[in-house]
Amino acid sequence: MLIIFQELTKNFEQSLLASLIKNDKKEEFEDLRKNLITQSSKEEFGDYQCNICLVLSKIYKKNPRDIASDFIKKLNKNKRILDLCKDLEIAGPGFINIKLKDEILIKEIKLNIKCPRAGVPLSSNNVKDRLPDKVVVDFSSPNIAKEMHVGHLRSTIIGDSISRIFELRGYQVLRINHIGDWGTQFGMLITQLKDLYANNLKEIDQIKISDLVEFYKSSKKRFDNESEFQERSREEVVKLQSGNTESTAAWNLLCNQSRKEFDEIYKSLNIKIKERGESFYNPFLKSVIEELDYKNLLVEDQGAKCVFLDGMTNKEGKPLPLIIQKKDGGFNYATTDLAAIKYRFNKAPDGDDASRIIYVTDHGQSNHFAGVFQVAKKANWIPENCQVDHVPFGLVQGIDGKKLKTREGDTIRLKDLLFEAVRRAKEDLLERLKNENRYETEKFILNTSRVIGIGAVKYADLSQNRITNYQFSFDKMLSLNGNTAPYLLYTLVRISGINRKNDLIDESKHSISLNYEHECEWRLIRKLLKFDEVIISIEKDLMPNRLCNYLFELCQTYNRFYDQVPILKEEKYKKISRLKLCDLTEKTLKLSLELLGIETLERM
RNA sequence: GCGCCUGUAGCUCAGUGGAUUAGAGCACCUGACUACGGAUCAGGGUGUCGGGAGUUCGAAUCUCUCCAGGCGCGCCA
Repeated sequence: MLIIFQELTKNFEQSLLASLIKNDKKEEFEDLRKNLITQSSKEEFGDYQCNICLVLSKIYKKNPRDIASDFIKKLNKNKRILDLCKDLEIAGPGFINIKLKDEILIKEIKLNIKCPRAGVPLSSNNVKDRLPDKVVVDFSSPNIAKEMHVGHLRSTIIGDSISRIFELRGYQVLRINHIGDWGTQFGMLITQLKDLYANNLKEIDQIKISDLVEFYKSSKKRFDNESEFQERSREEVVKLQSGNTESTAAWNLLCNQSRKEFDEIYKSLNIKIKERGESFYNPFLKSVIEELDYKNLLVEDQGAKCVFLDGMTNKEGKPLPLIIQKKDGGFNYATTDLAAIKYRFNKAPDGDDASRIIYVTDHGQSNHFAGVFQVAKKANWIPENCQVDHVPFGLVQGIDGKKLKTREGDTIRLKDLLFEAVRRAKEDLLERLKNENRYETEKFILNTSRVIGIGAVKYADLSQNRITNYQFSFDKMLSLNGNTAPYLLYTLVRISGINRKNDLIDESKHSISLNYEHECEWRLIRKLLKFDEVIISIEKDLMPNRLCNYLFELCQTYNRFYDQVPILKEEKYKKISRLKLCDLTEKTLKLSLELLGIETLERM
């Protein structure tokens, strides 16, 4: 309904401008046109509302209801408004309620039935003869030689969903896995590797990732306790950075081992992402320093090269530096992140030519990104009309409200967590089959529990406002009622059930007239037509939980419709009208779940 | 100490400056199956929106301040 909303806004703006000119207040227009029309705060008020008359009453020093009445008179002379609106009504102190005509809503429904994106428009930059804008989404980002844990789960799921939403809108999306494949920790890892495998680098092909995690711990322990080991580790970093063949081979082995494990997780989560780790930016680090120095932003402090940040202080109240080059000459993550910003905004072939970069990391890195973005702005590395966003998210907590850990106090491995979700989903399913005396094949059982288990984990995470900490509970996410993945999936199963039993031949090719009278039908129609506005709001604010809220409301609205309105038993034309609503609900649901990265089922 | 974030019903949370009544879900109680999958639907009631002040015609929402909690704070990422 976005197009109608825009058209209404345009026509209201014309009337507003005319009114302002008449009252000699034209200069207020730019301010007042913002949010001129909004969605109704409550369903019973209509489709949209306009609150401008209360603001005008202060400017004109007149009664707001009188202003509203004049405003409506003017609008009623506008042919387009008359075409779209059933009536314009003054309410309360001077609000204008806008109710759209039934035939306009039906027309929109018909358009959405035909539209593969269920009414979501392509972004305005999507024009012929030009590539659409490119958005870089930087998410997931596990570290080499460490196993993925729940912390990576949120980044991965949220980043994937944001990527899918931009893809639907027609942007070019570059999903980047900025994995931790470089840095000082490799000194100790490679040194340990060499100690244990006595320079025979071929043997370590046999190492499995769980060994590698132990291996990380043991080398960290040695690094912390043995000064001789520490010294050799530092030398190893230098060797690696200078491209020593043996060190590079060891590094590659470590990376490949980890990569296998990551890919397994991404496969089970159905995540597509391009690996481009920190090491990718190594050739560009030097020029970051040089350019900052050239622009007089670089300050040497205690041997390190820094840029001091505005508005941020350290424990002593002194300005906080962003360290770009350590006193030993090494680079750190700020350097890499700056090089990455430069590269991503640069034109091809030496860059990605992005127009927006989105970072999905935990909230703990907010300060870091604020610093990096500030320096990038100072250095003029963020081009005009381009945008960087940090999308922070809170901790994953256990049911006790503390950071999620195993009973032994260890970090929970993502692999184990996903396995457990699927295992519980299967247990529930088997129990249900038994109670209902149903028989299903092993293949059905495996697939259904996989879709429900993984879907539940994803949905539980995405349906929360990402800013707040999130309480992880298998029982809640797998619950069959409430705002959960199983409830949504069940709604789809009900629609599939109708389609299976429907013996009416599809006559959609003929132009049929749709007719609605029941309150539940109109509620469903209005809910279906809000889909595009939800997607647009997520594109702006990067809050996938709004899609989940919408989906849950859509399912509730559909289930009421399903409960109170017979479909298959009706006479032909009513039946067709109602089946069309089922079709569009199904399409919107499937598309939305796809945007959340959740698979769907016909039966469950 | 400083910075960022959070504080809304018993619990978990939505809430995009606007309408006498601030919304969901869970949990609890009562109804509705000769049905298109009842994994559903209908009804039932809770709130000093952490406290205080300010801006405004109007504040859960914006500003300030205080309180509580989380995270971060110089060469790890």
